[in-house]
Amino acid sequence: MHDIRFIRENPAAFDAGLKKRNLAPLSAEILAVDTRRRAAITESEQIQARRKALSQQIGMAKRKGESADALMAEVAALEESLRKGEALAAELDAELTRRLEVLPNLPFDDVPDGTDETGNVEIRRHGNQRNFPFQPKDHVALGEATGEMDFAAASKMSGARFVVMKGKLARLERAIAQFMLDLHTSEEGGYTEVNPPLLVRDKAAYGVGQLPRFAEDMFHTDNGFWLIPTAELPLTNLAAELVLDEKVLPLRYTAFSPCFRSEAGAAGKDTRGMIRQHQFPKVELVSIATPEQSDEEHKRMTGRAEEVLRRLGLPFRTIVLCGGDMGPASRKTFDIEVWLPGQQAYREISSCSNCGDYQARRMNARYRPKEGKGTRFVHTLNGSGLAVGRTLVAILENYQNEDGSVTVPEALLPYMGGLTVIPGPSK
RNA sequence: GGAGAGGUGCCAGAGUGGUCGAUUGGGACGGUCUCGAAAACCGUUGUGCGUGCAAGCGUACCGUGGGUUCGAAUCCCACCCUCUCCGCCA
Repeated sequence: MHDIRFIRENPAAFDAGLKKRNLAPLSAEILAVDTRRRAAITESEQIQARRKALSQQIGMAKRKGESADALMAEVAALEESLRKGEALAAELDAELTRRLEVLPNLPFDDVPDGTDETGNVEIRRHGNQRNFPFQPKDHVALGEATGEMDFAAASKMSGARFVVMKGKLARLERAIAQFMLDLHTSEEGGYTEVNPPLLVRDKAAYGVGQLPRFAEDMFHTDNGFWLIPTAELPLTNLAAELVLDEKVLPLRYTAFSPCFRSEAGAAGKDTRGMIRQHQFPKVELVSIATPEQSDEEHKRMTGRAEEVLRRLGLPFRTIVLCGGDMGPASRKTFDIEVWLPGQQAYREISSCSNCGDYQARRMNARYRPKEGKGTRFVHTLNGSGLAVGRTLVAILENYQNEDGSVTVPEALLPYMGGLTVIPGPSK
């Protein structure tokens, strides 16, 4: 949600931000609605003030036992214009909200221009791509050969885009999640672990900007719940409708949760294997920060997500998304892409966004500054830390051996109960 | 799932139709007093929107949304949430 006062005072900057999103300028028509809205509010409130004064006089007259008929007639005469005025003000206010709530956030000035992923800019790389003395397989070939990654079994009960994980692979997935949580909740990580609800109401989904625009991307239950598409949704909503003390900021939350996405419109995209599923596990990072903290916090969060990959010894690169490729709520997004030898490509494994006050306005999440009066909206940030399923894929592909076995990365050994190698297919 | 109670300001807690944005107490903040502190006393202590250079003024907000009324925190309806008891259950 945008601040109408910002648009009023900086229409050119607003339109420039939309341009980065490859949208046409809208400030003129939005401000036209705003002008009419404010006029309607002023007029309506003037009539209300009149009614209030008259009603008080009626009260006083009646207490004294005097006739109030003349005053009551005067109020009755206001009735029509009062009703109309209030309705007009409410309607114009609703229209302004309708226009603003569907608009994406304004990218920061340093976000690169571009219309799609080709406009993204790589900012750093870490780790060397392993030089395989054999032809590396992809995770599907590796996983299915062990019999512990079963797409057929999943499709029998749930259809496409699901997987059943068993045995040592199931354990590996659990180990990955545990390792990530331990890292993030360590003193160095600084995040508080949270077990949030996985089913949420409309209001919570609206708060992060998932509704009204992306209803078709989520699963919905018969009795009105949404299955969370990411733990960002419940974690960010922890700040909803609060006025926080500045001294508690930044708040840092992490959660391991399954994520549910209908992937409507993604037919044919990345269909092979575990890359794009209706249900996938993810460790999420969320920060609630002051506007002054948010940029630094954004870098820190991205660094903490990268730290997971560094410790797992997985090669990755970090890119900054261009205006045309960013999610709507974000002002700036870093994607971390892990190297997948089976695909000979870097694939997204984390996305870290600074949402500014966009979500905070929608969910009314504020803080009280140490200095000065009143309240300000917090800034919200979210990032994957990391996608657990894709991390499993990356480990299988990067740590595979010629016989189809997979060496367990050192960082995960404490979580594997003595297992050092996921055995390949038995002959 | 069944029965009941209740949702008021930072907290506790009054208020059941008329200057109520809201009594009072606590807390917090500022001040007086004190060498300092405590105590005591005095004062301040909401948010949104509109308007104004500003001080201010106007308006709305007592869980949410409707309704009744000249006038609603107070009456009516629906919904949400919390608590207690019963049932069921990981």
